[in-house]
Amino acid sequence: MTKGLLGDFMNNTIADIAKLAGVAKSTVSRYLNGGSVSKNTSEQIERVIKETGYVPNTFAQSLKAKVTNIIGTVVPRLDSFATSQTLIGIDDTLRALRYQMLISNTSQDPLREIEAMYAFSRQKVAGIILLAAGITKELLQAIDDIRIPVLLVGQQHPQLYSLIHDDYNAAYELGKYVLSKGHHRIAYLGVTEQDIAVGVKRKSGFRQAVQEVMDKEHEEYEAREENEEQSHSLATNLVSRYDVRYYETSFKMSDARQATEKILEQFSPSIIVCATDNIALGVINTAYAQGKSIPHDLSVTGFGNYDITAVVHPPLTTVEYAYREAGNTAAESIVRLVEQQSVPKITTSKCKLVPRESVDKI
Amino acid sequence: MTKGLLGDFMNNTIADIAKLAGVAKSTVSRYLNGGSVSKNTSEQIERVIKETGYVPNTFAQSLKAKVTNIIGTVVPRLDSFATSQTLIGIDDTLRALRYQMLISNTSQDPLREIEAMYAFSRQKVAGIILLAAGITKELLQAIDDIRIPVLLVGQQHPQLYSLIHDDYNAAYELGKYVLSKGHHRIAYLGVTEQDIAVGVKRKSGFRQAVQEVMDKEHEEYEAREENEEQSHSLATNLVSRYDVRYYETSFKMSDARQATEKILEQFSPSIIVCATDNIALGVINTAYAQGKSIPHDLSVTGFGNYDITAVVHPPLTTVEYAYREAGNTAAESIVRLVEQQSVPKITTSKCKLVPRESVDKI
DNA sequence: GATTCAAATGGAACCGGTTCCTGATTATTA
DNA sequence: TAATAATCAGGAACCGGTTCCATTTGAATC
Repeated sequence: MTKGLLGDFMNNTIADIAKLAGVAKSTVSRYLNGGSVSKNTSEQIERVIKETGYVPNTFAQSLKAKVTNIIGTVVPRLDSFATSQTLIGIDDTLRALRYQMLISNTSQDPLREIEAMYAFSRQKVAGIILLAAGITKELLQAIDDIRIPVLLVGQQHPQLYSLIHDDYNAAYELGKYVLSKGHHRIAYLGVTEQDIAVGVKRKSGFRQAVQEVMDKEHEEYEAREENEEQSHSLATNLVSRYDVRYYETSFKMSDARQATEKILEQFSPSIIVCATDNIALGVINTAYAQGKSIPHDLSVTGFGNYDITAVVHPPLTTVEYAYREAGNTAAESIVRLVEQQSVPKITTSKCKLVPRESVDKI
Repeated sequence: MTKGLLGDFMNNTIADIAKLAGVAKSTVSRYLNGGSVSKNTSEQIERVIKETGYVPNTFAQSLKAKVTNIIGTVVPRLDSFATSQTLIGIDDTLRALRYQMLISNTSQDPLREIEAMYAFSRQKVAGIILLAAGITKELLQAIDDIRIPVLLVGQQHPQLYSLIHDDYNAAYELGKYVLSKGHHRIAYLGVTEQDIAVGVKRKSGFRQAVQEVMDKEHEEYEAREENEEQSHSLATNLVSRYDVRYYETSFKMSDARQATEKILEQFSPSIIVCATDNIALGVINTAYAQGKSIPHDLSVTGFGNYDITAVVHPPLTTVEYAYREAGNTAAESIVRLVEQQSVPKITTSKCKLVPRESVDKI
């Protein structure tokens, strides 16, 4: 940005450079793109480019190339910890790979999601990373239409490349942990099963953990029973030692609050296991409003390890998702897809249980 | 997206359309851009475009036009409540105005901020919204170089258009409120003065509130003194009824925790007024760690009204910034600038005190 | 019916690159 | 030294739009 070129900053074309260097446009282009140019001319051109601060016009390049080095990222919302962390991960890696990230927010509107896909295709992005809320037929159609590599993050579909979080196992681990703390009256507060990752996988992982523990106790009981030659009827009694009920709410904290009121009214669990941290925060809030102490009167767990969960009182037991790393991986994968390299159909990103103080030992 | 065009989805050019409609390229272009075209030909062209699903190539358009309808937004970080809310506001309004938003994250690196500006200029964005952390000479140079309208958000500078939050008045109101609650031993925990908005304005607004109250009490005292004809020496005693000390930390919660430890060690204030919610959360955390109850043993206030401040325990007294509305306004302003309409050099976005339970009455 | 003027249309140049093709140099090999 | 190959450079076409200019068409005016 020296004085000399301020006047026509970024306004000279390859033709200008060619003229100044005393060569043809094509030679300059070859110089820039690594074709065969003699050492002499190279130096000539290099000097002129340095002097003028010449930068090629992206549009002219893309017009010819028909593709850009831009990766589009479609996100359902911007104001979420998961989204922003993932975006940061994507951005960092794309930058390192010399790609650019373009973000499109859909505000959780499936229609805007579709629009965003077509819009990206019009802009000739090289690939699209889709943090999808759900997968509709129209979305699949759009993905099919645009003929651009697409990587799904956080959801999966047989026809698509995807990166998923290991929700099932995470929920399984969490379930084991909760049960190991001695809880028997358990409320699981989840979300709609339309959301595969959050609604289905977390619930079924948790359910599996409960099932296994129940089965094991049942076996032990039967073994003992055989030894002691007692009546069989007590077996059902043992099973009923556990009372696990499943509830559903939305992702909104306010809905979680209402749901909690209903749960506490109908059922008095020793713990509420929530499908997201946000829901857990709603639960905590309601519990406090009702004068309950956490975890003494009620234990709570979340999912996601949002920043705040460490600083609320009490710190929330939750599951940590490696969002940023997932973003890194997503970026790598989409670039591989764009560059026609092989990518596994499904990549799994690990999760980690974060035990804190919101779960009491009973 | 009917069957017929799936094969060559988005691959026909204006020349194809012209041929199919039996007219010249220029006529189709005129049709698309509102030139004079007869009703007959219009219908002809319209039909063909519908059938083929033709969409103009953005690059070819921009190559000629030399400008896009893209507004670049430079943000210091993605994982902040303020940023995401502002982005949502910007996005909504730009969408309504038929502009597109492009986000560039700088991870609080001033160098990347500069790079982003030049990168945007290369991409021929129509305008740039800059959520700047600070304003360096190099940044000003970049803004000058690129010759593109720039709108500063959250900071101000005599040479630039800017949208600022009313930090000074917000802090002033907060100060009045805190004092009205009877606090005398007050710690103000701020940040570096390099940050004008957060470091300087909030502090000086608060200081002003304290000063005014002190002056007023002083006057009343003097008036009473005159009546009662007491000795003058007590006046200084009156002033010293207030002990307000100013501390500094970073934006990080961990640093805030350390700072709090030091404050509680050296000084035992009845309240800590924090320059951001994040800092306040750090304070709360430390207070709890030391077994203190909030607000009974220590009152705390924040700045920003982050989502979580409503659900932490106790709910935090803070100042609400209209980030989303500010985003809306920013979008409107930058579009006005782009379209060469007049815009005030400085726009102020209002703030609102949100009293909650983290401040005790003494 | 001739004249005038506006609307409608086609043709060509242009935006700023990339790439193919051809011809001129230079280097290598027989 | 002549023949062949490899390197280098220029010219022109092309990517897909927009826009200027010239020409044609049609309606309105006299």
